[in-house]
This record gives sequence, structure tokens and C-alpha cells, in this order.
Amino acid sequence: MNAPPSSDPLDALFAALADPTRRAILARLAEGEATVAELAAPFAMSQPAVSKHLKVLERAGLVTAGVDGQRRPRRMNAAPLAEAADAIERYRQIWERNYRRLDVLLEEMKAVEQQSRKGREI
Amino acid sequence: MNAPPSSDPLDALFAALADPTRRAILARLAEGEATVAELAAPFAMSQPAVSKHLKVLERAGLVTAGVDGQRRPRRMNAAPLAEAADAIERYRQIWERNYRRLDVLLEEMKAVEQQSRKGREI
DNA sequence: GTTCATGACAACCAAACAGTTATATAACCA
DNA sequence: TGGTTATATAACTGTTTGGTTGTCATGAAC
Repeated sequence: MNAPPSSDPLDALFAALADPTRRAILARLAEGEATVAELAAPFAMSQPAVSKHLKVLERAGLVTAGVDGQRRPRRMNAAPLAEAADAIERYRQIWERNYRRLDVLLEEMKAVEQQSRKGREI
Repeated sequence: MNAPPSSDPLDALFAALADPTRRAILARLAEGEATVAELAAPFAMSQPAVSKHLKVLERAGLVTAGVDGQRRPRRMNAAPLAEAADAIERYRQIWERNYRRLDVLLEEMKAVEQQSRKGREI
């Protein structure tokens, strides 16, 4: 009956995307699965550091780990990206609705202005 | 010639979106401009805390401050949201392209399977 | 069975974050 | 002028983050 401290999944999702290393890892995994070592190679950073980043991405649901002998290949899961895009789109749409309303208001003001101009012209 | 430590604007953008308080503030501002006090009201949090959140949103380009006497009304700027949505869409598209390629591969394997089945049937 | 390779895990550290209270600034109002 | 309101700024604090090194577990290969 009482959601503890909430902890919206969007928190973890956007936080995961807020780091350039993690975005690069994600871009790499969008191309296809890869091992930790492969993912770590491009970065001037230790393997445990990359593993930590992977854990963040996993907590956000963007990455899953498989098992293949001693490797643990990671693959990307795109579903949460849709969640994020939806959330962003919601803000944008509310904003646009109200922006449009402002536009209409400005149109109306302009129309009134025209009217009063005509009045003076007569 | 030497980009300092990079600091991608997407960092600030996604980081700004990664906090539920800030998302709520943004949702409120999507409806129209509001003062700091108005924005702070719904939260069990001091006014300086909200001002800090606003500063984060401003650094991300999502919010701007106006001047009206002693108030400093905030309004939302939707443009960076499009940036974020684009970035997300890029990941999704790369992923989809490769996912589709995997689908084709599976189709081909299934076809081969059918072939060999036919072979045995003869 | 050693030995090598992959990767996880723990302990540690510095810097950044998210909140607090207290204080300053600046505009309005009487 | 002095008081009140709106907001910013500063100083402090506990927690989180992003990295390090060192060690351990597991599976592969000789």
C-alpha cells in the first residue's frame, strides 16, 4: 500500500545513459554481442571499471549477460530505450500543446490588433 | 586541436533527466512558466534544494530563467529533448539493423534445415 | 594436474551529488 | 526608512560514483 522510496526505473535508465563510457559501450553492443575484454579494449580504463559500467547498464535493463565457457558475453536489450523515448516524448508533447496554445493566443491578439487598425482606418 | 575532457552535452542532459524531482519540475514547467516558490511547493524539500535542481536543468539547457521584479520565473526549453530523443533513436536503429540481420540469418538456417529434411525424405 | 585466460568481487580513495541551515541580495510595500 | 518577500549563495555533511589495485573462481589447454 505504500511504495517504499519509489525508485523509478527511469532513474536508473537515464543515469545509465548519462555517462559517455556507458554510451560508447552501448553503441558497441548495438552492433552485436561482445565480451568484457572486447568492450574494455577501447578505453584507457581497467577491466573492473568496465565491469562496473556494465553492471549499471544491466541494472537499467539495457544489457544482459550470457554464459559461454569462461566468457560472459554481453548483449544489448533495446526495450528500455523505448521507455526513455516515450518519457521524453511525453514532456515534449505537453510542452508543445501549451506552446501551441500560446501561438493561438498570439494569433488572436494579432487579429484584435488588425480589427482596431481597421476601426481607425474607417 | 585538443578537446579538453570532452564533456558531451548529452552527459548533462541525461543526468538532468535521471532525477525524479527534476523530471517532476520539468513536467510542471511543460505546462507553463512558474516561479521557484511554486516549483518548490509540491516537494518535501527546502527552497535551496529546488534551486540547485533548477541549476542542473539550466546547465542542461532544458530550463531558462526570466526576470520579473523579484521573481525569476522559469520556463522550459524543449529543444534539448529532441537531442536526447535523437541519440536514443540512433542506438535503437543500429540495434534494429543488426537484430534484423540476425532474423535473416535465422530464416536462412531454417531454410537449410528444410532442405536437409527434404533430402532425408527422398 | 598446472597453468593460463576471463572476469567477478572486495577494499579503498577522491570527487561529485543532494540535501541541510544560515546568510546575503534585491525588489517591493508601507 | 524599515520590513517583508523571493531567490541566490555559502558552508557543511552524508552518500554515491567512478576509478584504482589486489585477490579469487572457473573453465580451457597443455
